[in-house]
Amino acid sequence: MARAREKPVTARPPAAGVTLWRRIADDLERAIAAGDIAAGEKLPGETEIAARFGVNRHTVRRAIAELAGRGLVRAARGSGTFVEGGRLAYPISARTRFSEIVGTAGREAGGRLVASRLEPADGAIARRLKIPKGTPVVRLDFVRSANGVPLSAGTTWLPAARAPDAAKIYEATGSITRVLAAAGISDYRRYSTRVTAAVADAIDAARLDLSPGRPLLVVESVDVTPDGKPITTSTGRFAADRVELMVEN
Amino acid sequence: MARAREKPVTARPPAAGVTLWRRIADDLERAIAAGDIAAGEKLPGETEIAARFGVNRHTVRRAIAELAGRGLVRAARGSGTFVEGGRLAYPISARTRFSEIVGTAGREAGGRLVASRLEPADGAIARRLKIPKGTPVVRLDFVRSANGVPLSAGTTWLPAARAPDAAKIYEATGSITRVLAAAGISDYRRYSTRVTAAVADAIDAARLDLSPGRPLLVVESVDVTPDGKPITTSTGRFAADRVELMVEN
DNA sequence: TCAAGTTGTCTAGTAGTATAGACAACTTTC
DNA sequence: GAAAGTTGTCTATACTACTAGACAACTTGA
Repeated sequence: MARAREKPVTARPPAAGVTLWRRIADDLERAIAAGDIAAGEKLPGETEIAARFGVNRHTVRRAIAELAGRGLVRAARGSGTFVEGGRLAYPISARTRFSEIVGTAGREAGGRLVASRLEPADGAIARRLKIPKGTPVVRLDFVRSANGVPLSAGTTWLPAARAPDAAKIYEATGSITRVLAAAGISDYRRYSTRVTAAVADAIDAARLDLSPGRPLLVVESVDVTPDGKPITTSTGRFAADRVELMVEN
Repeated sequence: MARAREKPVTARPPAAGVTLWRRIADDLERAIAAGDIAAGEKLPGETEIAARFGVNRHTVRRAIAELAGRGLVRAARGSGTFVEGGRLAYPISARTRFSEIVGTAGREAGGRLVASRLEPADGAIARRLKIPKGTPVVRLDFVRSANGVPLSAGTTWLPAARAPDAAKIYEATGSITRVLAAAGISDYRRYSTRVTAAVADAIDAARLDLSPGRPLLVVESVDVTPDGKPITTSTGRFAADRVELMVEN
């Protein structure tokens, strides 16, 4: 909405396969994520939003229904539509542990293993882990959440030879640190982090309980043991509406 | 495509305001951005893609037309559809200079000042620069490009008292380093960087020559002088299709 | 208590999306 | 050179999105 104030988003460019209601829902969600409308505050009325976007009120209703369906807002007949529940600040440092970050923010860390398998490392994973292409790696696909709200969907690969029981341990504990400890690796640190952004496709949308097309932070990282040898590489896809990355120099 | 292989994206969840063709276009773009299909390589044929997604070939054609319209692919009748172009690796370190990064990648750095003005620092900017709210700051809105392709649209704020001629010098040189040198500040470094993601709205789409809805990396940063005092703060919006951020620990 | 404002529901018509089939124009392979 | 494969174009139909209008049910403020 802050941007809408400086230039009306009603100046709609040609449709790019995204319905009007979806665009309005995204804009409202964006305003909420930006803190323009805080939790507990009321959205403008349907007729006002319709006027701002230059669309029919029904279209706005469709957008709000979407947000309500996602638990971002709650509509009350006669009163208005109210915003429910902020972004977690996620520091990227040499020693970043999900459960610590979430715990520090006063939320309860959770997650689940979606899938796991032993597979040969393809070119990209092999390069990241500095192993020959085709080397067996354990692949863990998981979703991480805070207070039950999914924050990221990710995949971690680690050399099977170094952590053959990775999947079983991760399924039981949900912790890479535990997986590595069981493999005799008590210390590791972040070596590199590569950040890009994407929009959620159908799979991520389902895993992260997002609408397709919502922005994601895509974080590819490599962790090394004290001798500098890569021990894991991961790709995490964070819901940008729920998480922001912090880099401290 | 790698994802399509492991679980069919044809398992479509309920439509969430995003057309099929858009979803397919996004999936193809994602595969391209992930390097699954490198520049110069050929996409699978329309009939194959249609079979994979369980949609009509025309729907695939619509998706490919979208990607072609954005210059990501080029279709050749009889031959197939080919991938064009790469992302610039953009390191985030204490001493990051746009022109150096672009030059190192063998591209020619460019850019233009879109707007500039003297304004009172609002709450957020004041906090970032550790100055009283309302203190006059110079605001510079600019677009940066490599080889003429826009990479980021951004805004930099700096205390007017320290660099009163900032706008004039930036307009002439396109360099913050030059602006600060003229103000007698020969050394500064990155203090903090905060990364999130968004989708391009109409304004950024126009400035970055993107389709609205494309993913952006949003980078908020603060630079300090050797005495630790904030000297500039910036917000940059990078086209995620063209730039990836690198964090070295 | 009443008026104004707000969300909720119903009916109806038009434009865009998705599907389907067919054929044309071109490239690649044998 | 012929067959197979690939993109390009045309016509047609069914479904969804978007618009419009109207009224119901509820809340809020004077």
